Amino acid sequence: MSKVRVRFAPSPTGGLHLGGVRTALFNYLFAKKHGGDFIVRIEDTDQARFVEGAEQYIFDCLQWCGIEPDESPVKGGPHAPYRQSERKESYRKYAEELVNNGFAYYAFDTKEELEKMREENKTALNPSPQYDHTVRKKMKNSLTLTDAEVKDLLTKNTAHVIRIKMPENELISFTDMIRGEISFETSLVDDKVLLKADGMPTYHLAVVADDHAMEITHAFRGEEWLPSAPVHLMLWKYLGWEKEMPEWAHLPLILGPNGKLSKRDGAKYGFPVFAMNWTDPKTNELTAGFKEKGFLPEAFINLLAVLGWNDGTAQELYSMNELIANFSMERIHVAGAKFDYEKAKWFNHEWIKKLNVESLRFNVKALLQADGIKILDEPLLDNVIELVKDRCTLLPDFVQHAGFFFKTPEVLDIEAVKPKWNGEKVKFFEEYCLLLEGIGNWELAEIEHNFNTLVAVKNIKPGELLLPLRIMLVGGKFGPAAFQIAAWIGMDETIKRIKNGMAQF
RNA sequence: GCCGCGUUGGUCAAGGGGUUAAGACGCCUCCCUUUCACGGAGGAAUCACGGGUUCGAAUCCCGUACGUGGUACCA
Repeated sequence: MSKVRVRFAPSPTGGLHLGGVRTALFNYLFAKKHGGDFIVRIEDTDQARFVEGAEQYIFDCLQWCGIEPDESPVKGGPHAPYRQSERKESYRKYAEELVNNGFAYYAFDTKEELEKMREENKTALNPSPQYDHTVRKKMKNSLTLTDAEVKDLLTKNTAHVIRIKMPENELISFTDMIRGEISFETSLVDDKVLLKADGMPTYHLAVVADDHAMEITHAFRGEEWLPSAPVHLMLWKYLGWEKEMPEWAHLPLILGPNGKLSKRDGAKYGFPVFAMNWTDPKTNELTAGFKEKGFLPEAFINLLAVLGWNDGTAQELYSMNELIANFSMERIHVAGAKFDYEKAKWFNHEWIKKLNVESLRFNVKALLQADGIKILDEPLLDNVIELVKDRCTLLPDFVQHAGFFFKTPEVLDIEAVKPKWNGEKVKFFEEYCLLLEGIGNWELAEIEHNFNTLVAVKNIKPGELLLPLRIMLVGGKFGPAAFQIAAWIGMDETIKRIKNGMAQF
């Protein structure tokens, strides 16, 4: 087998949803597993839907995920250019070659004529008639027109497309790496447009031409492409490249809570659907991304990888390298998988627990600073991260669980204390403050010891006092051991927070 | 409508003729923890339906239902 070369071919129409990233990931994993190349090329032939900025966004997302292309429009490579719009000329050549060999034809039908055809052939049983072998004999194309007429129309630059001429009665089949043998009746497939009136290719011509030009050995894409596979198969054959045709695999769909996952599901159900935030420049509509929501890229690719794939063991947590080592196309599921945000969060939680302080520090610090917290004591930050990471599911959770180590809580959960607050407790804390001030060596054991001694003297249940102390120190009913917090924030700050709390209760 | 692809707990899933039908998320109970988590122990919950084939079917075959994708000069 020649060197493995796979490609991810997104179209820059805005946003990179879960399915898109997973397709890129699976392509990447397969390439790396086999020591091959991962190529990213841009399908930007649909000018009507092209969205400014989307291409850069795609690269940003891939980079965040750690999916680095070996060849791309940005990086270049031996098969440049990697933008379809820059390869325009070659497509026309192939399309005309197909016409000359009788595998395709010029079609001059106007939009109105096509609509008319569809309208006339439309029945209750067949709501969307195709431009296929049953109607092509009645349309305005190089099959029905004389050579002279065709030549005349062409020289006058009459708007036209080139359509593939699907065989009338053939059974065409191929082996999908995931699904096994799949076959289609060619008579049921329509004469797809290959070259549009603006000279740009459709996806059908472009994938085949580009996969061939870029020497792609394995073509993996979403399941939504399965129905057009026969067109691509015929093209490989008609262009005389049958022997070089890549192996195919059609990846299962990722579904939302109700049917296929749409970007609106995010807003509707409260979870991100894109890798990174995407603001549509046309509508200004923002679709939330996993990155901004506080997901780690490690967790994101992990959860995506096991959505529709597993290695047959009970393992669920994989690093990128482990994924590469264990990945296999054959173990991808055939059925679509419903995306479960709860499980997605679990993956992130696991990865936060798994990652060391060095890997977390940058993100946590940025989050705290964004919240107006100044980090003056870096070693303390590291200790705090280690101490609280078990209770953080999403990165922003660190603001709640680490913030109070650096900043006096602004709002206290007064209601949790007030009902049982009394003079006895006030007295206790006043005396406790005095004791704290006398501690020469400010450390956990001393702080706790003084507390326990005083509690015993006053004959109050420790729990009655521990909760108020906690609220004073952190603001709410959460966080690590209260005395640990006191030890780290220092004597002055501890006493300050106790007094501040007493004033509010 | 037609064509393609699917269907194991609520979700992700292992298993592919004989299993008490793994495991994970979520949910519930308990333990640990003078908070919240982490951790630990347990629990409820599944082979879409109907026919075959077979001594035996979640597993193989055929139907049906349901889901999903396609049916564009979008990808």
